[in-house]
Amino acid sequence: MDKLGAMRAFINVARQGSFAGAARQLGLSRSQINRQVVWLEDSLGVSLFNRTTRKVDLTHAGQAYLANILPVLENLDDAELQLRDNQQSLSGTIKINAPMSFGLTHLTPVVLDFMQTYPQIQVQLDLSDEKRDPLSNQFDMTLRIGPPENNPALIEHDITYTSRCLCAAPAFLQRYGTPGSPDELKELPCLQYGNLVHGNYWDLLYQNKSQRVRINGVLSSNNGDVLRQAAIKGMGVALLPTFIVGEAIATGQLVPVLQAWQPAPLLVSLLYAPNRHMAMRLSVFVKYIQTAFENAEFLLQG
Amino acid sequence: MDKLGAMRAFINVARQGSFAGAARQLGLSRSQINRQVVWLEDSLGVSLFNRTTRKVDLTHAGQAYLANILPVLENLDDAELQLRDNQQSLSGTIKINAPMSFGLTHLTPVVLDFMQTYPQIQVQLDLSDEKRDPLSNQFDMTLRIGPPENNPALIEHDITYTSRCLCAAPAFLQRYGTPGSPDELKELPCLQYGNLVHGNYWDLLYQNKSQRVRINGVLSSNNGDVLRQAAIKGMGVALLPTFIVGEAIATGQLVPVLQAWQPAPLLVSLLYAPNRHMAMRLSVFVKYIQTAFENAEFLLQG
DNA sequence: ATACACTGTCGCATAAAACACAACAGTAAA
DNA sequence: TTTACTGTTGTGTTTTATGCGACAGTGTAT
Repeated sequence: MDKLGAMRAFINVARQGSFAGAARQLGLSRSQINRQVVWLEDSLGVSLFNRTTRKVDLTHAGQAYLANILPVLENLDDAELQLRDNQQSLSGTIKINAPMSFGLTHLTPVVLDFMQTYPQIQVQLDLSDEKRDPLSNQFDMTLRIGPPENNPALIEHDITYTSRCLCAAPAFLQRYGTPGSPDELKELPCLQYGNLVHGNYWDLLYQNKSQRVRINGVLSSNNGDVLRQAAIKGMGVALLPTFIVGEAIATGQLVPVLQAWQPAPLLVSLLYAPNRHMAMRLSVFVKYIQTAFENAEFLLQG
Repeated sequence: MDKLGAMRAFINVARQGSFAGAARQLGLSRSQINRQVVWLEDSLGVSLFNRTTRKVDLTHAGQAYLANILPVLENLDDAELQLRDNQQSLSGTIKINAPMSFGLTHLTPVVLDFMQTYPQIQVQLDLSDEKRDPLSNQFDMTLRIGPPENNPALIEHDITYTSRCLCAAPAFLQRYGTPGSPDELKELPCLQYGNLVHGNYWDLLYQNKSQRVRINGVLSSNNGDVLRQAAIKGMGVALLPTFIVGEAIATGQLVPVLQAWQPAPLLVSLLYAPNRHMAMRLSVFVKYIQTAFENAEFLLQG
C-alpha cells in the first residue's frame, strides 16, 4: 500500500472534513479514499477520524498526526522540487577536467563564452595532464585528446579532431638537414608527447596507410608546451598537435617537415558518466562545446 | 508505486553501496530493489547513482537527495512512534464529562483510585448537568444517568443501575399526611429531577408494571442536590436517585414513601465514540469503572 | 591466464494491490 | 416525506509488485 498516498488522502479528508470532497479533489473514488484512510488507521493502530455519515472530525490522535506529518511532507516535496530544479534549471556547477595545453589555448575561451551565455551556471575548470577517472564523482565532464577508449561504462562524445604534424626549428634543420624520408627520424633527436608514448616509435600515415616508424626519442613530456619550447630551441623534431604548434609555425619559429607523412588526427572528446537523466546544464554544455568546435578548422590547419 | 518503499530502497543502497546488499537487508530480490530505484530516478528525473556492475556511487544529486530525505523520514517515523505510544501506553489525558451530583459523590473517588493505579494518566474531569454531545471531541468519556439513547453512532457501555425512590421530610409528612396511593401525588407538591422532566407526571413501577401518575410539580432542577435540600426543608415529595438521598434517608432527614411504587432504576452508562482503535488508557478506564461499580450495591439501597 | 563468484539489469509469469462501480444504511435539508 | 448526499462494503477488473531466471560485465583467487 502506498503510505504516502494514504497520507495525502488523510490530509485532504482532514482539510475538507469530507471523504467525498477529498475524493473529488484527488480524482479518486470515495471507496478508495475510505480504504486508504482505513488502512492508515489500521497500520497506525489509531483512529484518525470520528465519523458520522454526515460529519468527519479529526480525533485528537488525528490532529496530532496531521500536525506532525504536514511539515514532513512539505519538506519531502521541497527536497524533490529542489532536486528537479537543480536538474532542469540552467544553474549549478559544472566540474570540468581537461588537459593543460588544450584547456588553456582552446577550451578556456569557449568556457568563458559559455559562462556569459548562461550566467547562472558556475564552472570549476581543472586543467591537468594526469589521467583521471571520468567516472569518479570528482568531475562531471572530462575532455580527452587521443584515441577512443571504447569503455562501455562511459559516454564518449566526440567534439572534433585535431591534426598533428612533424616540425622542427629552422636552426635545427640547418644543422641536421631537412629529413626527406621517415627513416631518417631514427637518427634525429625526436621530442615525444607524453600521453602517447608507447615506445620509441611514431605511427605515421602515408597515403592513408599507417606505418610504424622508429625514432630517436630524446625528450618526452606529458605537456605539449614543454616539447614546443624544446622544438623552438632546436632540440629535435617534434610530433605535436597543431593547436600547440600552429602559432609557432605561422610565425616561422617552427617549420613542418615530412608533410606527406602526417600522423593520424587525434580525437577530441568529452567523456562523462552515462546517466539516464543528465542535468540540463550538462547537456547544454555538451551541445555548446559541440557547436563551438564544429567548424574549428584552426585545429586542422598547421 | 510505493514511493516510501522506493526511498527506503534508495537509502539502503546508498548506505551499503550495493543493490544486492540492500536487497538482502530488506528481504527483497535484487530486481525489485533495482526497479524501485529506477522508478524513483525516473519519477524524479534524476540519476541517483553512478553504477558499474561492481560499484555503486551516489551522484551529487543523489547525495543531496539522501541528505534531504533522511531527516524527513526520521521525522515521519517519529510521528508514527509517538502516535503508537500515545495509543498503547498507559499515559496521556482522559477527558471525562459526568453529571454533577453523581460525579461528586461516586465517580470522583473511583477516578482518584484510578489515578493512583495509573499515575501516568492525567484526568480532566468535567462535572456538569448540561447535556453535551459525547461525539464532540471535547470529551473522551461521557457518563450518563438515564434511559439508553440507542444511538448507533455511539457506544453505550452500561456500568450499573441506580434505583430511585419517592421520599419526603418527616415534617412535610406530618403536615400533609403520608400518601397511601400515588393518586394523592397530584395534590401534593412534588420536586422533579430536571433531566427527566417530560411533563407533569412520573412513571412508576407497581408490581413490575409501569404506570403514569399525575403529580403537582412545584420545583424542578437539573441538579439533584437542589431537590434534596428542598425535600429536606419539607417543600415536597421528591423522586430522586438513591445515591443522592441515601444519606438523608439513613440519618432520618428524609423518609421513603409509597415504597410499593418505585420508579424504574436508572442506567448508569459510559458513552464514547466508537473508534475502531481505542486508546489503551480509555479501554483501561472503562474496565476500571466497570469493575469498581460492579457490586456497588449502595446505589441500589435506599 | 582462467575459473569462479558476484554484480546490476531485464524479460517473464504470477500473486497482490489499487481502483471504479454499484449497492446499502444513514443523515441533513427542502 | 422526499431528496440528495454521505461513509462503508462487496465485486470484478486493471494495474502494480515481486520472485525467478538469464545475461553481460567485473573483481578475486587459483
